[in-house]
Amino acid sequence: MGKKKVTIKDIANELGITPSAVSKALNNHPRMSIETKNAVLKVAKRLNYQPNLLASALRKGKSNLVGIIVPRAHSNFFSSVVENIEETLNGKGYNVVITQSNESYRKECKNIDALLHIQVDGIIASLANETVDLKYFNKIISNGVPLVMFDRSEDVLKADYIGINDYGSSKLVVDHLVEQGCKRIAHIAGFANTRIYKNRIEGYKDALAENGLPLDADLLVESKLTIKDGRDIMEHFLAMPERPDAVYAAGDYAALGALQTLIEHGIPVPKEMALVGFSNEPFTSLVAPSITTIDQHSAQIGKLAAESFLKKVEGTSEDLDKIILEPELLIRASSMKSKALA
Amino acid sequence: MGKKKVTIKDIANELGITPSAVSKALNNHPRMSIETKNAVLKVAKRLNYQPNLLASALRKGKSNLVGIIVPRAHSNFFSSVVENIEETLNGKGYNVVITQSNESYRKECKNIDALLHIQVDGIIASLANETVDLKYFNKIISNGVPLVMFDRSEDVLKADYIGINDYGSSKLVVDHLVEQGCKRIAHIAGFANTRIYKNRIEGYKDALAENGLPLDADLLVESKLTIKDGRDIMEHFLAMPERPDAVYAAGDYAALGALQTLIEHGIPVPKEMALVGFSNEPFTSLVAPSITTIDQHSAQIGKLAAESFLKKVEGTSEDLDKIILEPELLIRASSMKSKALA
DNA sequence: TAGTTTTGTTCAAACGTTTAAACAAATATA
DNA sequence: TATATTTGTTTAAACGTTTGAACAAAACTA
Repeated sequence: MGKKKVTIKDIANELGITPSAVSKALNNHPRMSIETKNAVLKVAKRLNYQPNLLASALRKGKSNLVGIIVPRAHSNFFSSVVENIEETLNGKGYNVVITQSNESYRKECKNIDALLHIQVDGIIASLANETVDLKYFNKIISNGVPLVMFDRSEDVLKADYIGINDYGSSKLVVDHLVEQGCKRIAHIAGFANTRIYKNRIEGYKDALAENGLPLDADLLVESKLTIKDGRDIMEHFLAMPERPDAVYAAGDYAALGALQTLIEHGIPVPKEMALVGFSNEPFTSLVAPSITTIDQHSAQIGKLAAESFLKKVEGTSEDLDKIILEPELLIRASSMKSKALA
Repeated sequence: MGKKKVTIKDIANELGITPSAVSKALNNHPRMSIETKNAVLKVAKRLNYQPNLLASALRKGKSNLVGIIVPRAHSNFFSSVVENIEETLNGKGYNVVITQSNESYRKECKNIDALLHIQVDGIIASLANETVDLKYFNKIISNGVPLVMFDRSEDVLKADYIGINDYGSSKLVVDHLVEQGCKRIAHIAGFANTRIYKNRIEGYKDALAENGLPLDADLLVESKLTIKDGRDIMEHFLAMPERPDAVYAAGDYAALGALQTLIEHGIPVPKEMALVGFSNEPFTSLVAPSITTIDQHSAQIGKLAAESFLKKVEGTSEDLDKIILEPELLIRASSMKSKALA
């Protein structure tokens, strides 16, 4: 049961050398002879030696733990990002502590404190919807802990950033809908105080203008992008004397809600109303009709975020990364009015 | 930038006492005078002292980290369990390291090694689908690390267990379908080598017998319960000369695939074919028709799992917990043939 | 061959905390 | 008043590793 842990001291005794020699051998110190190194490695393996990371962390002032803060772990986008961060960092000897803010500012602050408390070597995070005050994130930075943001962040934050071109996404969507013959394109937006949603709104407005379409303020509604928001806002659109002929939602859940309402009203999609979502949640390809959406390259975002962290912690690079990936429009049934594309 | 960390030594110097006095004051040692305790607390607050958990962990041989292994973080069931474990344990001063096996045995083993390596104080896990060899889980136990399993586990494992009554779930489902007038009830099952799926199969068989229905071996198909499995197996059922009039899938994703196929074939649900899933994934209430399913009390499972761990680590209880919750049948449109229930 | 450099190892302190044992002072017991 | 107990604190070692400095031996240099 309570088997005594094997330490470098045990290895040292076994070989008649000192613990520090063992430590240096294990860490491949240039001054140690190759014979000692091999002997140590052999005994270590035989005794099934497991280094005590706590001790090493304490001495080196480095925990080899990286904290992650995501708004929700069960969103496909975030879980995929996390999975790839994990993958990349595990390969480099780091372990990952995942926390969720549940979109709550309070929880986010608590998470930050908890991560700083356990002395993570860095934090990779995406902002909660609620968050406007960045003082806790600045606290991370002022504590000297490397911070990498992804997807949701703010420009004022002096941190690495990995995200997609949200402005460009909206252009892709609107151009596609115009191409399908839509003339009155509505936007179920996120709240404009979040940078990414603001950018999507700007992209939407500019794309309308570029396509010679008027901007109708009634067709632009901000919300939390939940399913219920999608339903309510769609009901609101349907009650209009002059309905939109396309709806672009800044989130897939809102798009799903909108779709349900359309189906309940017996409105043919995309014939009478085309629909586009955002994020490529798995259900978008599963519902009928399948929902056109934007893919955000979650896997790549995860990898790049991890790599940005590694660059900082290994001191390869001092200056801040700012990586913007180009989004991909996945055209599916909900917006495919011309069959030509099929 | 690199602000020097405040240690108990600093507090000690400030007050002209020794570090050990400070430590004892902070840990509320009975022998320390109330005056010293207050003085220490005051200075600690003023200097913004943050205890070094690594040092404390090293000395106490306790990391205050708990490892979690889930098959997939983005399943609603698992993410909800995890959220509640986190909540419960954070309140007790523990932090949580979440890892995913992605249903892979290899990844699961790697995760176990990683968690043992960082010296977690305990592990809370649910088996990957692939896993049949439990040697890595036994390794956890033989390392003296408390292990709590939930949902998916095996009886031979000497660990705490929290789950639902899978056998009883099937009975609930079959009884309900019989009540709705179904006579040929098929089961899209999980692989019987996993205990929970075997139990669901047994419950299905026994419930048929109890209701005086024959067991048709063709109507019982094992699979990985993916969307594609659901589609393929439903196609197979539809091709039968004597089709089933109800399908009970042991997972919601398989149920969703089955539903899509039914809709594509224009078969009215539940009129010609009733459908029941398992797990209460959010989409089951969102699709049309909404899918009847089993709720597994994920929040409670998470809480109970955390509490089982705490009991072990605090030494309150030596013997193993085995907690089986009763499932809840959520009756929705996909199985509601009699409108009486509405 | 005396002096310098290199090589392989040991020494000792450090990381920040906890804790059993020791101790002096204050308080209680007889 | 002498002795035992309690109280509040200090001393010192420990947790397991890392690392700069020290050192002796071996290998070069001139």
